[in-house]
Amino acid sequence: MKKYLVTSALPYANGPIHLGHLAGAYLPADIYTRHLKLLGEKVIHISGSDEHGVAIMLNAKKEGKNYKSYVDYWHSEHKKVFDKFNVNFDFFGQTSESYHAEEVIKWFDELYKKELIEPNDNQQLHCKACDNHLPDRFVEGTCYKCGYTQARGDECPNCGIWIDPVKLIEPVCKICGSNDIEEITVTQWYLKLSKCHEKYRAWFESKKNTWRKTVYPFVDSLTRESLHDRAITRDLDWGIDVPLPEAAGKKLYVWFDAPIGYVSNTKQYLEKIGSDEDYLKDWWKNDDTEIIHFLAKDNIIFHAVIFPVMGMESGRINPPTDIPANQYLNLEGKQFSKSTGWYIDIDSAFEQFGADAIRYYLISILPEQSDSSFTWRDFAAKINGELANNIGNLINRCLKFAYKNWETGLDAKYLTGFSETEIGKKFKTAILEHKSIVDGKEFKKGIEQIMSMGQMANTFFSDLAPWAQFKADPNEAEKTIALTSIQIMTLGVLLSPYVPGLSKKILSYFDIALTDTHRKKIYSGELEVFDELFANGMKITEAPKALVPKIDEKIISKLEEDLRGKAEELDNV
RNA sequence: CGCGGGGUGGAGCAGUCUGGUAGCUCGUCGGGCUCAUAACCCGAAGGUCAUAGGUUCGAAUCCUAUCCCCGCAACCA
Repeated sequence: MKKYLVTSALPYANGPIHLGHLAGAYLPADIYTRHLKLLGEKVIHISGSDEHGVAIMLNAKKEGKNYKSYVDYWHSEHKKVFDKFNVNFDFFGQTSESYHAEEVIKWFDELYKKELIEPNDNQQLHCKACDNHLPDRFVEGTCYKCGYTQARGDECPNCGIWIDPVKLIEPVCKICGSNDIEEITVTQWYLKLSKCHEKYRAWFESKKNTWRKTVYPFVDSLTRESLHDRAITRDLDWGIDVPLPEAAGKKLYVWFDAPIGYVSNTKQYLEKIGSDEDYLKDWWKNDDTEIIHFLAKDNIIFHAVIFPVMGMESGRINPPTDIPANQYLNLEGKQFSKSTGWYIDIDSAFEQFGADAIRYYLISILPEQSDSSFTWRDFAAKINGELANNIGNLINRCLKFAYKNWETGLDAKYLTGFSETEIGKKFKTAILEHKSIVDGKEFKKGIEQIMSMGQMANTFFSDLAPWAQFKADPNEAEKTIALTSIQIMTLGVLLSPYVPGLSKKILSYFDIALTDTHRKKIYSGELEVFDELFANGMKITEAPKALVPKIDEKIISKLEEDLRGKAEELDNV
């Protein structure tokens, strides 16, 4: 039986997550998982906090916290945000837990045995003042090629060359600002990716026609010629110990351990639910499992190159089936940036508008092909013009009418045979299209498809004009209302992966409890199910109120002002 | 000559792989309706598809060159 392992990028436990993160990875992963679950597929959605690395150490020190309590704090903060926005994980773990280290060591041992991990000496910069090693962006200096004074340790922003940090002229420590920097020789262990090039390419090239065009060509250009070995150890005191006696005191590089978190968290999940399945044999190493990594473009290299190689070569897991990476979501055209005040407080946005409105808007502008922009004005336009006017108002106009005139319920004879009607057939076609769109992981297009079904329902309703029918022949009106109600219930089910809260609210208007089987049938277009569902008629449980509140123009203007004001304030400092 | 992505009616986007009358949502304009959240339905206007060449019976789509925007992405997580 086919299975799906859905992962979303492990959020780094070093600060708040913003709307860009939600749109980049978590929302698409959540929608896809819900989609598959609705269809009755066997799927688990795994993520967790990524809790090692230098950046975490620096910030924990700055705040005077020990590392573990620092990452625990951010872990729980992230969890709260995901809960608020109805992003569901089957398991959301932590890489600082011991179960994770156990798994990572197994990978290291396998790779070491195959001679794919070897020591090597190299020259590095070291800051005497703060006693930190200074890789890439932790050091700045004058470019030895063009003379630009703010070249970073990895790349010169002016002339674009790759910088060897040891050659930088007048290097300055970015951590403490000191220029008391020495060059030292250190031994690090390297993952010998260069040995895996051929095997890697054989696998990678099989993805040519299925991976997104923002992913394949990029990875292709980076890996066509060769793969570079990478150091996977660091001289730090926070991380997983390198399991070699001669590497005492060294830790594994955060990027080596982090993605393995998907695997260790799966193991932990299966244990938690008391499953007798094996996390490797039944899931990660199962040829019937589709492995799908959701993430944003900054994570492509690791998930598309290094992690697959680690999995294949260690023999512990299969390489991924797909990596539907998104581009970036910007804010009014510029990148989110906490330090310049260019961001939206995710909690207050939630308080003000709720999860569904924000989910809906983010989905409608998902950066699936190119960077996209969150703007408050567009947010209001989309919520008001689409979600409120199309879906919200449809439900309101129909169900209110139903509640008012047929308080004791609608007769079963009008509620059956939907699948045979013209509108029923149109709905079925649209549902099948929707399914194949979402199977293809095109979520923006998916929600557009549902909106167009909302329009179909509105047209159906307007064309038959039940308010006029009611005066001439109430039975005709009852039939129209019954058929429209069925369309509304269908929309309620179809919306559930996207806006679960709204979906639930819509379905609560019907005095019919849907089982998973019912949902599955509706979601996959088997609309005959309504004949059985409504065999005893159906009643609207309460008079609907404005389901999707409109967003006031004044509130939007205020939010825009606040954003600009906050940014200017910080700009002047 | 670093790499990748993008440049399509007023705005935001799809279509480009597999050439064949240029599509969607919003906005605008005109009409209809009054059940509904000043909503909904119908119709219309509006684009030489960044630019210049080329291939072809035919190019938004393929090829070549140029310009503009975004990002940095193989030791920033």
